[in-house]
Amino acid sequence: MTARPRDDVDRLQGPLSRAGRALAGGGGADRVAEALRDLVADGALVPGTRLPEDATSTSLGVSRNTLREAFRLLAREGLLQHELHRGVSVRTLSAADVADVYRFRRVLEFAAIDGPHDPAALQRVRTAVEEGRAAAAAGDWHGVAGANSRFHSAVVALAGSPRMDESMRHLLAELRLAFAAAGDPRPFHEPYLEDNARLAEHLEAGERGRAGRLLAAYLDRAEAQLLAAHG
Amino acid sequence: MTARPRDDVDRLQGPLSRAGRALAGGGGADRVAEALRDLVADGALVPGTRLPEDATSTSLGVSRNTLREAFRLLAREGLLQHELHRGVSVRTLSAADVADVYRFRRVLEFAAIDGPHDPAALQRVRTAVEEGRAAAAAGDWHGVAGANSRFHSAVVALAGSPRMDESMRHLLAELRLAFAAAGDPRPFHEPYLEDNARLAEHLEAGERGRAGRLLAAYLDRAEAQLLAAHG
DNA sequence: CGCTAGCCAGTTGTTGAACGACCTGGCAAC
DNA sequence: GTTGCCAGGTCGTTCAACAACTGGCTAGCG
Repeated sequence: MTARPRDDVDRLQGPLSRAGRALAGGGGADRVAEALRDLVADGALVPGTRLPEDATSTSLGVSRNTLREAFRLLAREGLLQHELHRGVSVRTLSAADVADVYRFRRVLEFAAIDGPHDPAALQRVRTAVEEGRAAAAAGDWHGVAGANSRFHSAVVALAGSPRMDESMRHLLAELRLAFAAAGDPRPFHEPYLEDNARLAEHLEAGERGRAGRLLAAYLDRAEAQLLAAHG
Repeated sequence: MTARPRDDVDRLQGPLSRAGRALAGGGGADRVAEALRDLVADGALVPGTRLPEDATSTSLGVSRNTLREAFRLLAREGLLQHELHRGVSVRTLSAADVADVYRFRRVLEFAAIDGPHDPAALQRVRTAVEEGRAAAAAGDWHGVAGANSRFHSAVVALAGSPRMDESMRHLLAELRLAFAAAGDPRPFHEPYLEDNARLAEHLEAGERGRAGRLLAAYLDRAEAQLLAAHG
């Protein structure tokens, strides 16, 4: 099932020390957390990977204490799993987790669509659509995934609630975990490029009914697709 | 406006070292966080109070590193404010923060009422009503506040979503901050004891329309009351 | 042969001290 | 009155060390 600990450490040495070089001397707990977040999003850290404090801290070029602070942050976000006296490992999402994330997404996104719309957020919705199209044209499916993430983030931002934005950020971070586990990002994002575009148009036109139906259909399909990959 | 730093430290010495004695030797970052959470909820730590790492760690009887881990957790929860190179202080909620908390509460609680109901959560709704009445009968208004908090926590739990529960926990923690700033908890919780009871009845009877209207009225009034205390 | 108890290596949790970086307030010079 | 500088205090990070805990291995027992 999972590789032996030693193998984990060996396999990690590469991406981690590469990220460590990017951190360039001065540590910074938040920057360490950011680096780990990116590694998870890029799929360099597969769910289930254990991250021994000693090996990880030296690879990243920061002190163990600083790394621990970063671990706490990421554990709070749900990206890492922290077991007492057993260390941290990259979280593995269960099917129930995926379902819960989508349940919450529905609540947040529908609420954002129903309420008054923040114009600035509407602009970012449009921008995300364009970025997604550009990334797709360049064959950058990882970029498409990022644009899709920003798209739905912007949809929630329509509500103008910093706290809802923060929750959505967490949900999307967990989803990146699920996508990383599922492998190739293309089938999970390409089909929805034009759906996003139409959804943006409906939002701009103020046609909330159409927007809602389109969003519901998207969420249902995406969830089913992800759940299938987790079975 | 705020007292001079030295005064803060002196005033803190009491509650903090008392809490430190309760921590009893073995530190534990999570337990430290829990202790600080309680101090904030009890109003022992007024919003705006600064918490110097050195003085606080010695008062609590834990190392500075351990305290810093606890600080990170609480800052994430919004209870403490962390400014770079300026240390942490107990967060002060602005009127906009209070409004945002209630905006999010509406989203979560209405969503929980509308969806399918988890029977176990319904039971906890009932329990919270009883606990609130018992606390009121005993004149324990702080206890009433806690019961009210558990009541609305249970309402959200109807949705059966761990992530929504977690978000609600954060919102309620922030609200405790606002209540602590407002002073006497009685006028903020007593009027709603019977409202909660009726809301519970409506939920049990499956009368979602009535439950929704009652909840909306409650949230509007409570928010206005809290905003008035913050002006 | 199977099983339990206990030991052992490895890892985490916590501590304490140390040093550089940074903010703040006050003083002096212009 | 403003600007610039300086010193005191606090934070951010690192390092080394030890206690506490975990999981697996071994030896002894039935």
